[in-house]
Amino acid sequence: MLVGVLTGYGFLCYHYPARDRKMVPKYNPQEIETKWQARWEADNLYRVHENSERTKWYALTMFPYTSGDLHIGHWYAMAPSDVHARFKRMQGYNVMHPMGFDAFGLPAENAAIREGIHPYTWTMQNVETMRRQLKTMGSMYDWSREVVTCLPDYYKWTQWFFLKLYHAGLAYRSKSPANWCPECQTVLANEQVVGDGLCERCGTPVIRRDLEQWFFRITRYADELLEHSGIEWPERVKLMQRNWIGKSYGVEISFGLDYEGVEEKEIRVFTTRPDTIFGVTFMVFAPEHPLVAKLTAPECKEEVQAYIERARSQTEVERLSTEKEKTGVFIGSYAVNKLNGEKVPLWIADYVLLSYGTGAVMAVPAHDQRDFEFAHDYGLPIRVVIAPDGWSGEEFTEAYVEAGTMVNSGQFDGMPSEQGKEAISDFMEANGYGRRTESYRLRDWLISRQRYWGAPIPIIYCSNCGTVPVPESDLPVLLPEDAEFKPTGESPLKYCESFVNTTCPQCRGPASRETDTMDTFICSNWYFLRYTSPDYDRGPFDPEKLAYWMPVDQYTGGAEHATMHLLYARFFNKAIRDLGLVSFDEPFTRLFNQGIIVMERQKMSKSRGNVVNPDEYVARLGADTVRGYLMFVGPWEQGGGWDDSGISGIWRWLNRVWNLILEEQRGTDLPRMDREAENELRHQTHKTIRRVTEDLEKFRFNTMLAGLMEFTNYLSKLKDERGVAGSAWQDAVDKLMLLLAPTAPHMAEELWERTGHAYSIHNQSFPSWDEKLVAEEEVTLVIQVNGKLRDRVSVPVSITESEARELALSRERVRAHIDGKQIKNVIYVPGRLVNVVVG
RNA sequence: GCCGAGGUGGCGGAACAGGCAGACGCGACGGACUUAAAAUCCGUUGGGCUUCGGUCCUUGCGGGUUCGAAUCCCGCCCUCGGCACCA
Repeated sequence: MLVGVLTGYGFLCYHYPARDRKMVPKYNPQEIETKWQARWEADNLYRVHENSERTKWYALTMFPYTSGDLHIGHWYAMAPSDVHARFKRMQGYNVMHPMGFDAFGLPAENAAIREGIHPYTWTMQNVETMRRQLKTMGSMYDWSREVVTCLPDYYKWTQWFFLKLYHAGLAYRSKSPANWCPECQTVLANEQVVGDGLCERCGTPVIRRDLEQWFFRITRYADELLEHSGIEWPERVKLMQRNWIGKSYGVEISFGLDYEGVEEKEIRVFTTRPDTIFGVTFMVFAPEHPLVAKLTAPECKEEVQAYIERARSQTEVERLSTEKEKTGVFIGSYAVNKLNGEKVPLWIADYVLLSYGTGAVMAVPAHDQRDFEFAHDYGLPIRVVIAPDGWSGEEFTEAYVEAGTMVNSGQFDGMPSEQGKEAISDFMEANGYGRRTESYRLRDWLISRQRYWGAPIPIIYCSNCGTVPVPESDLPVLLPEDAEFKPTGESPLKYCESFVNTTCPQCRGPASRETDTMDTFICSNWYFLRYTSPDYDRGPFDPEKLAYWMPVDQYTGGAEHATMHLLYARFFNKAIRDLGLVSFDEPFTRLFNQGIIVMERQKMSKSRGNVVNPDEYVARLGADTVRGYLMFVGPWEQGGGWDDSGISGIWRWLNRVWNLILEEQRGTDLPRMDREAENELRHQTHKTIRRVTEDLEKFRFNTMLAGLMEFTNYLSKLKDERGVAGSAWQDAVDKLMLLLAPTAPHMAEELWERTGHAYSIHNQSFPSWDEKLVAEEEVTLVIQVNGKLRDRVSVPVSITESEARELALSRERVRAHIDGKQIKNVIYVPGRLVNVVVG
């Protein structure tokens, strides 16, 4: 698949320009990149410290998972963000641009099972490789701040945060049906179940299992998480988060119950359509609903039990399928609709979810498609209570879910249903039949994983004291080194006696440790806080340094994290804010989502086996070319299919820049640059500075490079025609190097040195432009006849409307189209065009 | 099904407060250099017709608004991403 440039054109061949050019040393990226990377590292050029004299800029790129090697997709995420960070640095900001590794996770453990290598060894070897690869990119990462989440120095504080949340009542343990991946042998959060109920990691259909699990109470922050004001995030991501949280407004309605031996005297249901209350003809419980057992009539027991069993054994794929026929059974009892005193039969059906609302619904088949299908299949009555416009009593063939006029609804008949919603809600609240409430799609975050390679949950179970948190002073709870990795995939911690057996911190009696570890998304909740003071040992971070750097000014990463990492991290930030640990409401002020580089229509990943390794490109063409190419292929937010056929374009361009700047002169006996040519050169230079600056601000790297290429082409032509003498030329070349510095940091540094400037170009200011020099003196006036282009003419910007009209009408090419016709109108757009309308 | 983004030359893509469609680059073709190839440099390159002056067509498809539409409106088709019994 690596076509073209990798298959043996001789890029390493010497080439000297044709004609009578002076020889210049060839551009040798391998040599200069190694040289400058070593120099920058030796000089700690990119090391940053808190500095009150400069405005801080925290440029963060999502850290990679330690899969083993970096692919083009990683570079696509990291190279452009580095360019942006470098640009900010040259603009005078005190830029922190750190890098680290998301190092806990299942693949390490799978490697342990498969290859007998310890997850720690596997992970740290990968960190080595990836760090080395990252360094070849020539990024301005401050490596002294590196964070690796699987090291005890780090996960100690992950555990510490867990305890903080636990004490604040934000971490709790509960038994509930969980998504279980039989392949990975662990539970998954809702966010990690993709498609039609498949495990995000391995694609295995997920099944449901009742397990004791640890949760973080993210739902407590649902409302605040819906609020994105004050952060500059892409609409797309904010929308995804809003949809994921899924807040809806409605009424919780009480239905009457009266059964001997049943304590509960009501069933509560949530509905967003109180206006349809008179259309309720039955009620449906989720099969797992705790009231079902109590309310099932003796004669229905067997059938109900069988149905529940069947529902439980289904995989999520089967259960979630919307094409599936709806099934359910009558449980033999009734509830009372308090508004009209009607008895409605109670059913169970697996289309009702236990985890949403109250786990039971009032069924209004006429006005809800699911209820309609169910009623249709089981012969239950369908009563119209919202009449569509022009309805004359005919039967529905599908549910009518829009607004309409209320009918069959007692005293509310004739009311528009939108108004009826409010009227019925008021009526129910006044009579104690219900109350207005909100419901959320968002569930609490399931954080326990039945795996070894994660931060152990710092909890001890004691037969006397119950659930006891590990005291802070005993942290970290270290992963045992002698755990056994069994091919069955069961958690090694469970069977590791040296780990499990412990003493209770309270009573000193024998006790056992929690063997679940934390979801790796907890590690990534706070890694960016750690970067501010990675060696701090009295807390997860040094509060003063944190106060200087946080929040993150610019975060970049993939949109696939919209409802996972990006939502979790916001929640976590708000939780620790309420604990007084941080003072800001949002961790990431600005977010930019780059697109994904796909290969054979799929995202690159080691597990899919479709990765493209950048190392070979770097070895042949240098990092600067690879960086440039990734930015040039299209808008960063768009991503796209990987195709290396255009990379030679960047290589050739960088070579042209190299030669342009280092060649003394081309040809002889050139006419010298005159005043006019110099003015034009300054004009072009400043126009380019503006364009490049504006594009960099907005992450429009592809057009920024196009602008630099155009400038290069212009300079090259000018050099051929007018020579290189004069201060305007020197200035243009200096500016070109500076503009190039973020994109091609090695080449720019080398050219900077070779042209006699002082080290380092990366400590220079980014050029600024002079509006006066950018202003055009002449513009091209477009002349149309009936909207069709007929002529264009260069005119001074100062041209008046009447001059422009007169000019347009006098042009030869225009006259050919208007002679003999009547001029009906002449449109003039200042400085742009004249459109002559003839009839 | 719902929500979001998008459809422009052979290819990646420029140009959207409505005003020169195709910047920049790749590829292709022709030329220079070379024993030759590669590399490099110079030119041409959306399509049709052309008396070589031009001229007509062209931004997924069909309508519309406008002096003027890739851009705005209406109706379709397709691609990608998210959600999908959330009551």
